[in-house]
Amino acid sequence: MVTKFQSKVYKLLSQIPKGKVTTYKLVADKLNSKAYRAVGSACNKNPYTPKIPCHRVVNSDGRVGGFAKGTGKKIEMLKKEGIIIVNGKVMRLERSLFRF
DNA sequence: GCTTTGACTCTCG
DNA sequence: TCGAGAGCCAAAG
Repeated sequence: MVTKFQSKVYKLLSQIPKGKVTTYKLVADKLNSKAYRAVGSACNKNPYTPKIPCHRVVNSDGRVGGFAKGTGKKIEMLKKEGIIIVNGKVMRLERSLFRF
């Protein structure tokens, strides 16, 4: 089931271009909410796997956070898109950060 | 319908 | 600088 909240999250995530990332905080803020955790949960469910780039969402401090298929996998994908990650953290986050 | 849980964030010691 | 604790919202049990 896809709730209204989740739909909003997915829509936002689908706007993220390749090579860019965003944070859970930004997404929640965009929805006028503080449900950072809910955003993460929504991504975890992610019914539109190929459609929604949930791997482009990281923590506010640049940490990769988690990933349903394993954090390592998430890092690999991001690196492939041009995002530099070291020690599980996104380098130059401000530069790679996508602002809605 | 209340309680638990989580891919989070912020503050304090 | 780093780790622990509290606070937050929404979804699932």
